[in-house]
Amino acid sequence: MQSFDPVISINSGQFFLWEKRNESWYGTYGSRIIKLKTIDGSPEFTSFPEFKTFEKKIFRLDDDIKAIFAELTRDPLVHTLIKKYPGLRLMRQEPEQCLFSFLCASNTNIPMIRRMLYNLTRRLGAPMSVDGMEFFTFPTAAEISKATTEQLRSCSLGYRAKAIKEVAQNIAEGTLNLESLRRIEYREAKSQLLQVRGIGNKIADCVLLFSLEKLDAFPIDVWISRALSQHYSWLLDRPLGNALTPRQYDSLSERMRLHFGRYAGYAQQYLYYDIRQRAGKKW
DNA sequence: GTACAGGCAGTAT
DNA sequence: ATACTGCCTGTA
Repeated sequence: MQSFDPVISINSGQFFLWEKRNESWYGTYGSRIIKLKTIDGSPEFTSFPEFKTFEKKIFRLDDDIKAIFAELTRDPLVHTLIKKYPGLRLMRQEPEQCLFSFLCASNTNIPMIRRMLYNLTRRLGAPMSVDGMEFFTFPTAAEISKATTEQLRSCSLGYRAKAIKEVAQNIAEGTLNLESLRRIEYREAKSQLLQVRGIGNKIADCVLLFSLEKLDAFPIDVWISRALSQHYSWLLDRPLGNALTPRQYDSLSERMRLHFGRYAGYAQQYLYYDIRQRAGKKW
Protein backbone atom coordinates (compact mmCIF):
# COMPACT_ATOMS: atom_id res chain seq x y z
CA MET A 1 0.00 0.00 0.00
CA GLN A 2 1.29 3.41 -0.93
CA SER A 3 2.21 5.95 1.69
CA PHE A 4 0.08 8.90 2.64
CA ASP A 5 0.37 12.37 1.17
CA PRO A 6 0.06 15.05 3.86
CA VAL A 7 -0.67 17.78 1.30
CA ILE A 8 -3.70 15.95 -0.10
CA SER A 9 -4.94 15.31 3.41
CA ILE A 10 -4.64 18.92 4.56
CA ASN A 11 -6.35 20.12 1.39
CA SER A 12 -9.18 17.64 1.66
CA GLY A 13 -11.49 19.96 3.55
CA GLN A 14 -11.28 18.32 6.96
CA PHE A 15 -8.75 20.73 8.45
CA PHE A 16 -9.27 24.41 7.74
CA LEU A 17 -6.38 26.41 9.15
CA TRP A 18 -3.52 25.82 6.76
CA GLU A 19 -1.74 28.24 4.52
CA LYS A 20 1.14 27.93 2.13
CA ARG A 21 3.99 30.40 2.46
CA ASN A 22 7.36 30.15 0.76
CA GLU A 23 6.84 26.59 -0.43
CA SER A 24 5.97 25.34 3.06
CA TRP A 25 2.61 24.68 4.69
CA TYR A 26 1.87 26.25 8.08
CA GLY A 27 -1.10 25.26 10.21
CA THR A 28 -2.70 26.37 13.45
CA TYR A 29 -3.18 23.39 15.73
CA GLY A 30 -4.60 24.58 19.03
CA SER A 31 -1.84 26.43 20.85
CA ARG A 32 0.82 25.44 18.34
CA ILE A 33 1.93 26.29 14.85
CA ILE A 34 2.83 23.28 12.78
CA LYS A 35 4.88 23.22 9.62
CA LEU A 36 5.24 20.89 6.69
CA LYS A 37 8.02 21.25 4.19
CA THR A 38 8.48 18.86 1.30
CA ILE A 39 12.07 18.17 0.33
CA ASP A 40 12.56 16.13 -2.82
CA GLY A 41 9.20 14.52 -2.36
CA SER A 42 9.66 13.56 1.25
CA PRO A 43 7.87 15.54 3.96
CA GLU A 44 9.61 17.19 6.89
CA PHE A 45 7.55 18.18 9.91
CA THR A 46 8.22 20.71 12.64
CA SER A 47 6.06 22.37 15.27
CA PHE A 48 6.33 25.40 17.51
CA PRO A 49 6.70 24.91 20.38
CA GLU A 50 8.17 21.52 19.71
CA PHE A 51 5.75 18.66 19.78
CA LYS A 52 7.57 15.43 19.18
CA THR A 53 6.60 13.55 16.00
CA PHE A 54 3.39 15.47 15.68
CA GLU A 55 2.81 14.02 12.23
CA LYS A 56 2.17 10.65 13.80
CA LYS A 57 -0.63 12.13 15.85
CA ILE A 58 -2.10 14.48 13.27
CA PHE A 59 -2.05 12.14 10.28
CA ARG A 60 -3.04 9.14 12.39
CA LEU A 61 0.10 7.22 11.51
CA ASP A 62 -0.44 5.28 14.72
CA ASP A 63 -3.51 3.63 13.20
CA ASP A 64 -3.24 0.11 11.83
CA ILE A 65 -3.98 1.30 8.32
CA LYS A 66 -3.74 -2.23 6.89
CA ALA A 67 -6.46 -3.42 9.21
CA ILE A 68 -8.57 -0.37 8.39
CA PHE A 69 -8.20 -0.90 4.65
CA ALA A 70 -8.89 -4.60 5.01
CA GLU A 71 -12.15 -3.78 6.72
CA LEU A 72 -13.20 -0.98 4.36
CA THR A 73 -12.42 -2.75 1.11
CA ARG A 74 -15.34 -5.08 1.77
CA ASP A 75 -17.25 -2.22 0.16
CA PRO A 76 -16.44 -2.17 -3.57
CA LEU A 77 -16.76 1.59 -4.02
CA VAL A 78 -14.58 2.47 -1.05
CA HIS A 79 -12.14 -0.14 -2.29
CA THR A 80 -11.76 1.71 -5.59
CA LEU A 81 -11.52 5.07 -3.83
CA ILE A 82 -8.71 3.87 -1.60
CA LYS A 83 -6.82 2.86 -4.72
CA LYS A 84 -7.77 6.07 -6.50
CA TYR A 85 -6.59 8.37 -3.69
CA PRO A 86 -3.72 6.47 -2.08
CA GLY A 87 -2.39 9.57 -0.30
CA LEU A 88 -5.58 10.50 1.52
CA ARG A 89 -5.84 9.94 5.26
CA LEU A 90 -8.16 10.97 8.03
CA MET A 91 -6.61 13.65 10.22
CA ARG A 92 -6.74 13.96 13.99
CA GLN A 93 -7.68 17.43 15.12
CA GLU A 94 -7.43 19.27 18.40
CA PRO A 95 -10.92 18.90 19.99
CA GLU A 96 -11.73 22.51 20.85
CA GLN A 97 -10.50 23.87 17.56
CA CYS A 98 -12.40 21.12 15.80
CA LEU A 99 -15.65 21.96 17.58
CA PHE A 100 -15.38 25.70 16.90
CA SER A 101 -14.45 24.99 13.30
CA PHE A 102 -17.61 23.01 12.67
CA LEU A 103 -19.70 25.53 14.60
CA CYS A 104 -18.52 28.02 11.99
CA ALA A 105 -19.38 25.66 9.16
CA SER A 106 -23.14 25.86 9.24
CA ASN A 107 -24.80 27.20 6.12
CA THR A 108 -21.64 28.41 4.45
CA ASN A 109 -18.71 27.25 2.37
CA ILE A 110 -15.10 26.35 2.97
CA PRO A 111 -13.45 29.64 1.93
CA MET A 112 -15.82 31.44 4.30
CA ILE A 113 -15.14 28.98 7.15
CA ARG A 114 -11.44 29.56 6.66
CA ARG A 115 -11.94 33.30 6.82
CA MET A 116 -13.95 33.08 10.05
CA LEU A 117 -11.36 30.87 11.72
CA TYR A 118 -8.50 32.98 10.46
CA ASN A 119 -10.18 36.10 11.89
CA LEU A 120 -10.73 34.32 15.22
CA THR A 121 -7.05 33.44 15.49
CA ARG A 122 -5.93 36.96 14.64
CA ARG A 123 -8.30 38.69 17.03
CA LEU A 124 -8.32 36.28 19.96
CA GLY A 125 -5.35 33.94 19.50
CA ALA A 126 -1.73 34.54 20.49
CA PRO A 127 0.87 35.69 17.96
CA MET A 128 3.80 33.37 17.39
CA SER A 129 6.83 34.02 15.26
CA VAL A 130 7.89 31.14 13.04
CA ASP A 131 10.60 31.37 10.37
CA GLY A 132 10.51 35.14 10.78
CA MET A 133 6.80 35.28 10.00
CA GLU A 134 3.92 35.93 12.36
CA PHE A 135 1.25 33.29 12.90
CA PHE A 136 -1.55 33.05 15.42
CA THR A 137 -2.60 30.21 17.70
CA PHE A 138 -6.22 29.17 18.10
CA PRO A 139 -7.95 30.88 21.03
CA THR A 140 -8.97 28.74 23.98
CA ALA A 141 -12.63 28.30 24.90
CA ALA A 142 -12.03 30.56 27.90
CA GLU A 143 -10.76 33.29 25.60
CA ILE A 144 -13.66 32.91 23.19
CA SER A 145 -16.16 32.94 26.06
CA LYS A 146 -14.74 36.25 27.30
CA ALA A 147 -15.14 37.94 23.92
CA THR A 148 -18.29 39.95 23.35
CA THR A 149 -20.79 38.79 20.77
CA GLU A 150 -19.94 41.93 18.78
CA GLN A 151 -16.26 41.01 18.77
CA LEU A 152 -17.15 37.56 17.54
CA ARG A 153 -19.45 38.95 14.90
CA SER A 154 -16.65 41.14 13.66
CA CYS A 155 -14.82 37.90 12.79
CA SER A 156 -17.55 37.42 10.13
CA LEU A 157 -19.24 34.75 12.22
CA GLY A 158 -22.67 36.32 11.70
CA TYR A 159 -25.52 34.66 13.56
CA ARG A 160 -23.15 31.86 14.60
CA ALA A 161 -21.49 34.19 17.11
CA LYS A 162 -24.14 33.63 19.76
CA ALA A 163 -23.92 29.83 19.72
CA ILE A 164 -20.14 29.92 19.57
CA LYS A 165 -19.94 32.11 22.64
CA GLU A 166 -22.41 29.92 24.48
CA VAL A 167 -20.54 26.72 23.66
CA ALA A 168 -17.30 28.38 24.75
CA GLN A 169 -18.92 29.27 28.07
CA ASN A 170 -20.05 25.68 28.53
CA ILE A 171 -16.48 24.50 28.07
CA ALA A 172 -14.98 27.23 30.24
CA GLU A 173 -17.40 26.44 33.06
CA GLY A 174 -16.79 22.71 32.75
CA THR A 175 -20.36 21.85 31.75
CA LEU A 176 -18.91 20.39 28.58
CA ASN A 177 -15.71 18.40 28.96
CA LEU A 178 -14.46 17.25 25.57
CA GLU A 179 -11.53 15.24 26.90
CA SER A 180 -13.82 13.06 28.99
CA LEU A 181 -15.64 12.06 25.80
CA ARG A 182 -12.52 10.34 24.47
CA ARG A 183 -12.85 7.47 26.88
CA ILE A 184 -16.50 6.60 26.35
CA GLU A 185 -18.23 4.93 23.45
CA TYR A 186 -19.71 6.73 20.47
CA ARG A 187 -23.38 6.67 21.46
CA GLU A 188 -22.86 7.97 24.97
CA ALA A 189 -20.38 10.64 23.85
CA LYS A 190 -22.76 11.79 21.15
CA SER A 191 -25.75 12.06 23.44
CA GLN A 192 -23.68 14.26 25.77
CA LEU A 193 -22.68 16.55 22.90
CA LEU A 194 -26.28 16.80 21.69
CA GLN A 195 -27.33 18.20 25.04
CA VAL A 196 -25.36 21.35 24.32
CA ARG A 197 -27.34 24.05 22.54
CA GLY A 198 -25.78 24.84 19.21
CA ILE A 199 -24.46 21.32 18.66
CA GLY A 200 -26.63 19.13 16.45
CA ASN A 201 -26.15 15.75 14.80
CA LYS A 202 -23.70 16.82 12.15
CA ILE A 203 -21.41 18.90 14.34
CA ALA A 204 -21.39 16.23 17.04
CA ASP A 205 -20.40 13.52 14.58
CA CYS A 206 -17.64 15.66 13.06
CA VAL A 207 -16.11 16.41 16.46
CA LEU A 208 -16.34 12.76 17.50
CA LEU A 209 -14.74 11.48 14.30
CA PHE A 210 -12.12 14.15 13.70
CA SER A 211 -10.96 14.77 17.24
CA LEU A 212 -12.26 12.23 19.74
CA GLU A 213 -11.25 8.86 18.31
CA LYS A 214 -14.70 7.72 17.28
CA LEU A 215 -13.72 6.18 13.95
CA ASP A 216 -17.16 4.60 13.75
CA ALA A 217 -18.89 8.00 13.62
CA PHE A 218 -20.42 8.75 10.23
CA PRO A 219 -21.15 12.47 9.77
CA ILE A 220 -23.64 13.33 7.03
CA ASP A 221 -23.45 16.74 5.42
CA VAL A 222 -24.95 17.77 2.10
CA TRP A 223 -22.00 16.29 0.20
CA ILE A 224 -22.16 12.92 1.89
CA SER A 225 -25.88 12.97 1.40
CA ARG A 226 -25.32 13.46 -2.35
CA ALA A 227 -22.75 10.68 -2.41
CA LEU A 228 -25.14 8.31 -0.66
CA SER A 229 -27.91 9.15 -3.13
CA GLN A 230 -25.57 8.48 -6.04
CA HIS A 231 -23.92 5.28 -4.85
CA TYR A 232 -25.93 3.73 -2.05
CA SER A 233 -29.55 4.17 -3.06
CA TRP A 234 -29.82 0.38 -2.74
CA LEU A 235 -29.22 0.78 0.99
CA LEU A 236 -31.84 3.50 1.47
CA ASP A 237 -35.51 2.77 1.87
CA ARG A 238 -36.45 6.03 0.17
CA PRO A 239 -34.74 8.78 -1.82
CA LEU A 240 -33.06 11.46 0.26
CA GLY A 241 -34.71 14.86 0.25
CA ASN A 242 -33.01 18.21 0.54
CA ALA A 243 -32.71 18.20 4.29
CA LEU A 244 -32.63 15.37 6.79
CA THR A 245 -34.78 15.64 9.87
CA PRO A 246 -32.87 14.72 13.05
CA ARG A 247 -34.54 11.34 13.09
CA GLN A 248 -33.80 10.66 9.43
CA TYR A 249 -30.20 11.69 10.02
CA ASP A 250 -29.96 9.31 12.92
CA SER A 251 -31.34 6.29 11.12
CA LEU A 252 -29.28 6.94 7.99
CA SER A 253 -26.05 7.47 9.91
CA GLU A 254 -26.75 4.30 11.91
CA ARG A 255 -27.35 2.34 8.73
CA MET A 256 -24.06 3.48 7.24
CA ARG A 257 -22.22 2.69 10.48
CA LEU A 258 -23.59 -0.83 10.27
CA HIS A 259 -22.67 -1.11 6.60
CA PHE A 260 -19.07 0.10 6.90
CA GLY A 261 -18.34 -1.18 10.39
CA ARG A 262 -16.00 0.16 13.04
CA TYR A 263 -14.09 2.43 10.62
CA ALA A 264 -17.16 3.95 8.99
CA GLY A 265 -15.81 7.45 9.51
CA TYR A 266 -12.73 6.60 7.52
CA ALA A 267 -14.95 5.46 4.65
CA GLN A 268 -16.86 8.72 4.94
CA GLN A 269 -13.66 10.65 4.28
CA TYR A 270 -13.04 8.86 0.98
CA LEU A 271 -16.63 9.39 -0.14
CA TYR A 272 -16.43 13.03 0.81
CA TYR A 273 -13.16 13.66 -0.94
CA ASP A 274 -14.29 11.86 -4.07
CA ILE A 275 -17.60 13.62 -4.54
CA ARG A 276 -16.00 17.00 -4.00
CA GLN A 277 -13.22 16.17 -6.45
CA ARG A 278 -15.78 15.14 -9.04
CA ALA A 279 -17.69 18.38 -8.40
CA GLY A 280 -14.47 20.25 -9.19
CA LYS A 281 -14.12 21.68 -5.69
CA LYS A 282 -10.66 22.88 -4.82
CA TRP A 283 -11.71 23.69 -1.27
C1' DG B 1 -31.94 41.30 -7.84
C1' DT B 2 -31.75 36.56 -5.94
C1' DA B 3 -30.14 32.00 -5.09
C1' DC B 4 -27.15 29.48 -2.67
C1' DA B 5 -23.39 27.77 0.48
C1' DG B 6 -20.47 21.45 4.58
C1' DG B 7 -26.88 23.50 10.22
C1' DC B 8 -29.44 24.51 14.09
C1' DA B 9 -33.23 25.82 17.15
C1' DG B 10 -37.86 27.31 17.77
C1' DT B 11 -42.44 27.01 16.52
C1' DA B 12 -46.41 25.33 14.14
C1' DT B 13 -48.86 21.55 12.00
C1' DA C 1 -42.57 13.03 13.85
C1' DT C 2 -42.09 16.14 10.13
C1' DA C 3 -42.35 20.96 7.92
C1' DC C 4 -41.28 25.56 7.86
C1' DT C 5 -38.63 29.58 9.04
C1' DG C 6 -34.97 32.84 10.23
C1' DC C 7 -30.32 33.55 10.58
C1' DC C 8 -24.87 36.50 8.79
C1' DT C 9 -21.99 37.01 4.95
C1' DG C 10 -20.02 36.67 0.46
C1' DT C 11 -20.03 35.20 -4.29
C1' DA C 12 -22.00 33.86 -8.84
